[in-house]
Amino acid sequence: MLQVAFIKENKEDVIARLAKRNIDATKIINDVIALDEDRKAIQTNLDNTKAESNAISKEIGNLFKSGEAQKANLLKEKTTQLKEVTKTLEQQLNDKVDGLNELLYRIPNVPNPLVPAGNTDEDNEETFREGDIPTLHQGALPHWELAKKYDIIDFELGNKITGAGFPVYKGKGARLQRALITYFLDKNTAAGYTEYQVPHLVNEASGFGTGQLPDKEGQMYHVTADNLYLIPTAEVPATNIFRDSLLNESDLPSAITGYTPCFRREAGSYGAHVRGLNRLHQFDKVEILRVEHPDNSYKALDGMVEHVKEILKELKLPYRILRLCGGDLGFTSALTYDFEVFSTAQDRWLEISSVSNFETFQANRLKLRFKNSEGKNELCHTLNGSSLALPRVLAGILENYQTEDGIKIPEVLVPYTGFDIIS
RNA sequence: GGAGAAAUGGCAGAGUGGUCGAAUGCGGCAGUCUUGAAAACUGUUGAGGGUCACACCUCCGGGGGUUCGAAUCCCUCUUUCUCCGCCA
Repeated sequence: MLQVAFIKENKEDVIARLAKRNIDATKIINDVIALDEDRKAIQTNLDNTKAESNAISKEIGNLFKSGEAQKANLLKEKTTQLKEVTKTLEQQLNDKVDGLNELLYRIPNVPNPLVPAGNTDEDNEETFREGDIPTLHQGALPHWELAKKYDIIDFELGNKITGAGFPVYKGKGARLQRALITYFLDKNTAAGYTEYQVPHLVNEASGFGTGQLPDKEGQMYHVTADNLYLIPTAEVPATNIFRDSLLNESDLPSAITGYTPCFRREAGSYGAHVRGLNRLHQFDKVEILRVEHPDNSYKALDGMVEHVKEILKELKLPYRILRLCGGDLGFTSALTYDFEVFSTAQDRWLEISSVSNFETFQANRLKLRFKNSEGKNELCHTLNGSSLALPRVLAGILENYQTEDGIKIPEVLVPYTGFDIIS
């Protein structure tokens, strides 16, 4: 969430930049500022009342000590009154703070100036494209047909065991998936990311820290018996590693990577676009995450983009990079680049990575700060991205690498798979 | 799951009703000394709100209560440790 001080200091700019998300934030911003003024007035009033009763309490203590009990008892009456006042003011203060937070939770992050205006994914700006789209042989198939033909992914079996959106990977399909995970992790650790294995269930505080709660709980599976949530992305546990921390400037940047399964309810999704591996309830993903000094975060974002590019280049998959427009930008992000791989047999682009700078938006909620060179505590910037989301990469490989003889394995993966063709 | 113990500043660890935002040690920072470093010595060193700056308010795991006054007493939740049970 945004900081009130920041909103106050940059009011017009905040409203102007939020307009890129096609929202008129004028009212809510004004309400925030007004509520904060109220809050401050009540706070001051409360502080003064408390100061008065603290002083009297001290006096009472002294009077008892010097044996003037009668005087002390007289003063007690006064503090009883003050206590009533304190109680009322505290209630008022809580109401204001709750009201203020309620508003703040609803304000999305302020887009970076680079974010193009626009409403839908049609307005996203393509910034880069690489890799040749292969010309497929006669009778080329979409990946779900290939999966069946070579018996490497069984969607029906998943239906039986769990339900739609929980595929079962078999034989070389399973091995290819594992190869990809290991390959991605190797690439990430080679680039300086430290590998972590994090929990796949998180508590409420963690869901809140990264912004899934309180609003977007519908996207997560909730284990009610223990009040835990299955993670929709490794971002949640990995970012919460840093919740409530005060780092030294020398600890920055901190870069971590991790593989986890991801669970998403995807309520309301249906149709051809969710066929096969396109959209699942459970999928695997390797995530990269950075905690950066504010001065360095955009450089770091570019670095992450370059890193993901390198992986796709090595895999020799046709892909493009989009700079998300205001209307498509995630709630918590200031600037996001989406990577899409071309699914040749489906003739459409599939999102396989999303790399974002959240600036201080998450750090504010997480209370993730560092001690700067002046000795002051300052919020860190957080960034994360996928490197990469497995199923759609797999779909891309299956479709783009299919030949009449079978599915070739990208060269860089052969050491990991131990075979070079699925036939 | 059962029984018991505990939770204090970056860390370790005192503190059982008022003078405690909290002794002491370590660590950090600054200085003295030194060609430089180490050692030694001296000083300094939590967070949030508030203020031009002070003042002032809040925070001793979370929440609630008793009291004029709570780190300290009571209730409750969470977590950790020890023992027992179960177990990959």
